[in-house]
Amino acid sequence: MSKQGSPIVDAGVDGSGVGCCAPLASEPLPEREAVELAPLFKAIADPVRLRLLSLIACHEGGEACVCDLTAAFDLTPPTISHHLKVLRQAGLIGSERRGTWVYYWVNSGVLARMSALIGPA
Amino acid sequence: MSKQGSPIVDAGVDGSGVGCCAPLASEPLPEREAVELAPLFKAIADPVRLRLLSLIACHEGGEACVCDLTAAFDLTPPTISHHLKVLRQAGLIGSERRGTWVYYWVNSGVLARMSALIGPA
DNA sequence: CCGCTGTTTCGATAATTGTCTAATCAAGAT
DNA sequence: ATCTTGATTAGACAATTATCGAAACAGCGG
Repeated sequence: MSKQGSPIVDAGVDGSGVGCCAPLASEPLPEREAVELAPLFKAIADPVRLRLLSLIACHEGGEACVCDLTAAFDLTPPTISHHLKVLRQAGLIGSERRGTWVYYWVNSGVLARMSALIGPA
Repeated sequence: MSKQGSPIVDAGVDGSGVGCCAPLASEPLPEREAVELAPLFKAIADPVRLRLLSLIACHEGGEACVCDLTAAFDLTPPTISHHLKVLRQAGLIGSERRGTWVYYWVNSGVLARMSALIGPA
């Protein structure tokens, strides 16, 4: 599958996959929205993935290569790769191969929308 | 267990269970914090629980009784009760029995802290 | 006291998930 | 071409979870 040139993409990309939503406390969240949003929170509902997200976001240039990330955990590369895939498929991060290494960055728009949903109205 | 008088409590209550944390993007999230935070996101990483939270938050007086909540879903009472328990054990909601009915409310401080963590630095 | 209604607990089952090892793919270097 | 290093995919397994039906618990009104 997806075998073209550049950015490897799974979900909203620019973040537009989730178009929505008044803050939780302002009106009852419709089922359809809930079904779309829950997977986003599920994606960050893991200690490893929270740390990955943070590591990527803090890394200089806003990008980190997998080798940087793997080194920070006591887990095998396939496991890290699995977690990165979960984050990417949720649309929270993007990735691109440049030569030998694969770089990841955070789609901060998606995180911002999640924050606004649960945050103070 | 826990059989006393009033508010049924499992976690932070006032929200102080999670004391922490600079925004994700400002510095790498330490493992310890990640381990504490992940369950909070896991608690809301479910369409039913997201809607429950929203329904409770929107309900007049900031409180809702279980019968109000059960009616909004196509699920059995035990299942709703299970999801409420998950939210309560995470510290996201509180509950109290008053006569025949049990009322639930949202601990908005906890949600606010989660929002600040993933939100714009 | 007895039954009624609202809520939770118990026990079971099917589905999901985190992790690993082994194997595969991609890009460079010899 | 072949080898080496970085990264992902495939397959397996243990642990967790969402859901249900049945049973138990808690108040209230006869």
